[in-house]
Amino acid sequence: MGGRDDELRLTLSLGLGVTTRPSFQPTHIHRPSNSMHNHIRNGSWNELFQFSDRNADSRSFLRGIDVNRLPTVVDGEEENGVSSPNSTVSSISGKRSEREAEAEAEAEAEAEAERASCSQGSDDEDGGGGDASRKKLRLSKEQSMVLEETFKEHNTLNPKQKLALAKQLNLRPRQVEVWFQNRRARTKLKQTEVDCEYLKRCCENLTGENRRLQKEVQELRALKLSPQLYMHMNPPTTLTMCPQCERVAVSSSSSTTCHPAAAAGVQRPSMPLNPWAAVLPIER
DNA sequence: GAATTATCTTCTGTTACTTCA
DNA sequence: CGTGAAGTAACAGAAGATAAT
Repeated sequence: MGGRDDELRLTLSLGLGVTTRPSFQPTHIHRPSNSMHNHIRNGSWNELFQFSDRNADSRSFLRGIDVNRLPTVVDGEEENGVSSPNSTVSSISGKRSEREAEAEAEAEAEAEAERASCSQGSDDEDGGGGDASRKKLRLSKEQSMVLEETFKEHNTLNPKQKLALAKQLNLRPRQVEVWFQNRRARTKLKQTEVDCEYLKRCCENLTGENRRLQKEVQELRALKLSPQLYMHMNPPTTLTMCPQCERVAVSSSSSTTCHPAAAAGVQRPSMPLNPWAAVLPIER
């Protein structure tokens, strides 16, 4: 694709607790580079990612949670500890032992999630017989809630976080991974919609401004064409911009600023006005 | 040090399933 | 009850980053 880094960044909150950006700038998806990711994996996030009391609370209601797992359907790629293209099994490429350890941990998590589902007597057996096609199962409200909370804290997970979360929710790590993928996609989509709306409004403002200016030009031309009027006119009115507050003011000659102290300053051309400034800030 | 390869992670688009009006 | 729309879990493939060779 090439221009992936040019994609709009989803930095706005959308009620997700993500940072907001004050004014419109086509920003970029912040995709942590692998180095950063590795850095995070190697410490900071792991230290940060300790389930808080809030999560501990949520853990309590997770008892007896709907596991949403087909006991008989074997997820070949991860059950075997073999990494899928999407798998986040390993932590640092090349560190074999560490990777294997994590793969084992993940396989264990898989097995555990599966065992849990079996013990709870999943009633989703229908279609489980031999149908290798995916069986989509809804996550419970509680599971979604915890995932959502975690996503608010950080929208990507390192393998350890993923494992911990999967274990906490009795889900397969792959499910957690997929949930985060989809969640990021949804966030991005929402952001794109917001940005789109914003651009639309900018466009409308520009169109309006353009119309107004055209009209003004016409009026001025008309004035110029009627010499009598032209001769008896006051000195041409000029638009000036106060260098201090950047407000446009109509003046005849003397005062160019709303702030007399700044009158000695440079007189900036009044045009063009910043069309973006006219657009109301969008709540994000 | 540059080139190549392997591995990992994320994004994107799509499909399949669930829920609801 | 059947149906279509919307939401979303799950998947596949492409691309970028990085470490190892």
